[in-house]
Amino acid sequence: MDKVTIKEVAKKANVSIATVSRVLNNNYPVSEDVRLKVLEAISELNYQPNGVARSLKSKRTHMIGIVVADITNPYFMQIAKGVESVVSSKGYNLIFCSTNENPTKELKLLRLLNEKRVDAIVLATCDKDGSYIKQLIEHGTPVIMVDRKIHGLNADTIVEDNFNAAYNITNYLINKGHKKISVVNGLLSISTGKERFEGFKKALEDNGILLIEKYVLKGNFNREDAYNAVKNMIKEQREDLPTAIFAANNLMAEGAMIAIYEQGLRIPEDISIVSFGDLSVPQLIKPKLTLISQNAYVIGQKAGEIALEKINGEKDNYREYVMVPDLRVGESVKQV
Amino acid sequence: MDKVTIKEVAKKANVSIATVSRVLNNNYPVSEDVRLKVLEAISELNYQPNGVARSLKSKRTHMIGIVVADITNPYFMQIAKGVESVVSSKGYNLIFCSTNENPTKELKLLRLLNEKRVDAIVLATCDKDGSYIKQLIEHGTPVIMVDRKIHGLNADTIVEDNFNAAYNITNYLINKGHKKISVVNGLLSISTGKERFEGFKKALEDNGILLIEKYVLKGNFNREDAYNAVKNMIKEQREDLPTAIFAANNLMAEGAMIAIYEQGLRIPEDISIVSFGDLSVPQLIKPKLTLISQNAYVIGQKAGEIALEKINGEKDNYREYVMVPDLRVGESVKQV
DNA sequence: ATAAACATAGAAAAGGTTTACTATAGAATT
DNA sequence: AATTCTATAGTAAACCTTTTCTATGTTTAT
Repeated sequence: MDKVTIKEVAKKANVSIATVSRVLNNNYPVSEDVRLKVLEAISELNYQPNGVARSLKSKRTHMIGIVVADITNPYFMQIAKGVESVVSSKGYNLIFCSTNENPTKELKLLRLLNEKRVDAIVLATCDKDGSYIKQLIEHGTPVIMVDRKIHGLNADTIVEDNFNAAYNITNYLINKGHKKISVVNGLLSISTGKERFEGFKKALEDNGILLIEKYVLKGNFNREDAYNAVKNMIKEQREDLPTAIFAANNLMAEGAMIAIYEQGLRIPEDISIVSFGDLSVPQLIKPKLTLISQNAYVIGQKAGEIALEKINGEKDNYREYVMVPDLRVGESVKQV
Repeated sequence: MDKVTIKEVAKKANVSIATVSRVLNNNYPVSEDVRLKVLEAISELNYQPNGVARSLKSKRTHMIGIVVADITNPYFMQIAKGVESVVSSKGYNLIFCSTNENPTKELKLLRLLNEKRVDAIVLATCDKDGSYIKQLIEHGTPVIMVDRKIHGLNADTIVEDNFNAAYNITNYLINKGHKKISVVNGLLSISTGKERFEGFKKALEDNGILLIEKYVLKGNFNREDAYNAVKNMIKEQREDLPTAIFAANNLMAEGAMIAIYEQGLRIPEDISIVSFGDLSVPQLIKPKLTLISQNAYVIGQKAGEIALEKINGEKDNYREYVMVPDLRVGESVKQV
C-alpha cells in the first residue's frame, strides 16, 4: 500500500540514494553499468518519485494556477486551453479555480494557490484592489493578468483593446441607423466592463446621440443576469423598445437573445443585437451574430509563454500586451 | 523575495516552531497569550505556511486530479464543476487534464498525477486497459471512474445507463416511422460508444429493422469528426439519405447539425436528428432537439463525494452507480 | 505535605528528495 | 615517479513542516 521510495531503489541497486537521484535527473555523470542497474531497480519496483519531496527541495511545483470568474465560460476555457497548450509539454499542470466574480473568494483562492506554491498564476481578476497580487509578485510568484487589468499594478498583462472595439461596434450600429441602443454590461468595477462602456459612450457622444439611462443594464458577466435584465427591460419598455442591444460579453449576448426570443421578438426584425465576444457553437445559432471576435486562445498562449519565462528568468520587467479583436459582421443588425 | 518560514515566525514570537504549528493547526492546547503572540507574528510577517512541506509530512496534497478527453467539452466541464462544488469547500483543488482521447497521453497524465501525489483521481478513461489504474488503486490512490468504465476493474464507477437510453431513443425514432437510421458514434473501444451502439442495434433488431452499414459512422467523440463523417455521408448518399441520424454524443450532434445545414438540408423536414447528451445553450438552437438528457453535474458531485470518502476512510469496497438519463422530446424528429 | 494528574512548551526525528562537499581510483601530466 | 586531473560514488545537510516524546510548573486529590 505504501509507495516505494528512493531508498528502496538504492538498496536494491546497491548504490547510494544520491546515485539514484542522479540517474533520475541526469544531471551528473554516472557510469553506464550503474545507470543500468538503477534503471532496472526502478522498473522492477515500479518506482515513481515523490513529486512533493522534489518540490520541497527544488522549490518548483510544476503547477500553474489559473483563476477566472467561471471555468465553464467558453471564453475563459479558451484562455485555459491556450495556456495548457504551451505549458503542458514542459511538464506543467494547471489548477483551475472559479471566483464566481466574488473578490473575497478570489483572495481566498490566491492564498490557497500561494500556499500550494504554484510556480505562476494566470489571473482574470474580479478585484479592483491589487494589493495581494502585488504582494505575490514581490514574493516571487509571477502573476500574469489576462483579459482584465488593475491600474497601477506591476504585472504582465494581456488584454483586448476593449475601448476601441466597443467604440467600433457601437459605431457600426449607429451607421446602421440605430439611435435607441441598449447596453447589457458587466460591473464597471471590472476593467473590461468599464472600458467597453467607455467605448460605447464615446461612440454615442461622437455621433451626438444621447445615452438613455433606462436602456443601460448591468449585472454580473453571465447568462442569467443578462437574461433577467433584458427580460425586465423588454417588459417595462414594451412601448418604447430600443432598436438595438449591445451585449458586452458572450454569455450576456446569449442571455439577451434567449430573453428576446422568449418575449416573442425577432432578431433582427424587431430588435438588433451585437455581442462582444463569440458565442458557443456560433454555426448553429441563427441569425449569425455581428460581434467582436476575441482572441482568447492566443491570450492564453501568450500568458503561458510569459509564465514560463518568468518562472525561469527575469522577474522584474513587466509589459502590457493589447490584442486587437476583429469586428465580424453577421446578420443580427437591421438597417433602420 | 524569499518566503517567510515557520522558523521566523517562531523567532519573532519567541516560541518554538512546534508551538507555531500548533496554533496553525489548532490540534493541541496552547495558552491564550502565546496564541495571540503567535497570531500577531504571523500577520506581521504575513506568513503563509508552505503547503508542499505540509503535504510531505502529512501525506495529503489536498489536490484531486480530473482526467477527461477534452476539458472544453461542456459535458466534462459539467462533471468537473460537480466535483468542484463538492470538494472545494473542503479545501481541495482540482488539476484538470485532457487526454484528447489518446490512451498514451492518458497514461502519461496519470503517472504525472501520481508523482504529484494527488489525493484522488476522477477519470473518464479513453483506455481499454486498466492495468495502470489498477496499480494506482492498489497503491492507495482512489480512482473514481466517471462516464466510461473498464470491465473487470475494481474501482468506483459512475456511469449513465447508455444501453437503455440508446435503446429508448432509437425506439422513439422507429415509432416515428424511421427505418433508415444513421448513427454517428465514437469509438467502440470506449464503453459509452460500445453500449450506445449496442442499444441502438438492439432496438433495430427488436423491430425487425436491418442495420445499414453505410449509415454507420464513427470517429472520435468530437464536433469535427462528426461534421466530416456526416458531410461525406450526405454527399455520397444524396440519392439514398437516411431519414434520421442518431448522434451518440453532444458534440457529435452539433457537428452533424452543422454538416446537415451546410449541405442545404433542413431539420427535421429533410432529415431528423436525435442526440445523446445536451447541446450547449440549447435555448438558442432551433429546432429544439430531441435528446437523452444526461446527468453530468450530478455525476461530478457523486464522484466528488466518493473521492472524499475514499480519501478519508475505507478504500477497498467498490460500487458501480448507474444514472438513468431522461428522454426529452423536442422538435427535431419528423413523423414519416 | 506528598503524590498524582494536568496543562503547556520545547527538542528532535521524520517525511523523500537534491546537492554541496568529500573521497577514491585511475588517467594524464610533468 | 611524483603530482595533478578527472570521473565516479558516497555522506550528510537542507528544504519546511508535523508530531512524538520529554520536561516543567501548576493544580487536584489524598
